[in-house]
Amino acid sequence: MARAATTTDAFNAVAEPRRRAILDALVTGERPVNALVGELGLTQPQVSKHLRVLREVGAVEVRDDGRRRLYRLNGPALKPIHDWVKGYERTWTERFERLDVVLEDLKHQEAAHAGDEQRHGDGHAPDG
Amino acid sequence: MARAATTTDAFNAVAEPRRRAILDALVTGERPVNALVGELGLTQPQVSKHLRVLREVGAVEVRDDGRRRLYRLNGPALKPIHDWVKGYERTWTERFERLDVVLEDLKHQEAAHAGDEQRHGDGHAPDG
DNA sequence: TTGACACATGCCCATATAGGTATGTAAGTT
DNA sequence: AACTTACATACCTATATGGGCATGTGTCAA
Repeated sequence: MARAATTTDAFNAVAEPRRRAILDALVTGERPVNALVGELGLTQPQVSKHLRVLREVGAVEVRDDGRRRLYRLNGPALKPIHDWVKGYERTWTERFERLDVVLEDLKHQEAAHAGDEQRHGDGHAPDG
Repeated sequence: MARAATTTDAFNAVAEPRRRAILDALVTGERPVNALVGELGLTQPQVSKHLRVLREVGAVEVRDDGRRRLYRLNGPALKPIHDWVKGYERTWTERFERLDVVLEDLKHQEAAHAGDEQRHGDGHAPDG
């Protein structure tokens, strides 16, 4: 089986750096394809294709304006991603960095002597 | 050109639902491969392969324990994703839902009558 | 040593990709 | 109508994927 289609969901859609760049560019406001082509230094077909993917997952919406097509961001489509990663936020903001290790430690300490937490310095990675 | 490798970065790695499921399972604590196999209902090779990808992007770390290999979560690897989507958070939490439209409106209002900012609760589109 | 157990990999393959290039379509201009 | 501008698509291709299945490697048990 091949990888899931990029249009499967927002996760797959934004896995592409250029697609994220396009969304980032649209944060400022709606824009015609040509503007994105210039700003991102991509070819027109490239931008159109990426926009199509983003459109299929609902990350952007279009609006016709003469012979131009104004694309605008539709943030809510990215909420699932935010909701998911949010669950891992504390992993780097709090001292939860070694949650499992800490839990293991607690278990051992509890079993050994319930009241002496002097040993910690296990080889922990030097920053991430 | 094909799609970027799944091991390119966290974005590509977590585009796979099963990979996210694995990470979610590891939030509780480190676990041997077999446990994940049972919890997620996947085959052993599947889990091993997914874990490899997650390992290559730093989302998980391994620890040998006899003939088992205990995998544990390494949240910080997901920070880039969080940092990125965070920029879109207001898109659905605030009344920014129609940012561009609002901006357009403001421009028109500014042109019409410049001086009346009493009404805020602009009707959020009842669309879907 | 032999065997069971826990994982990691190798191999095969159908599938979807992303880029390049060319072309199709619609709208504005002269 | 002819031409240009602004996009969208079609077609082609190398590449990486993820699943199934078999097998290799290292560890504990008998």
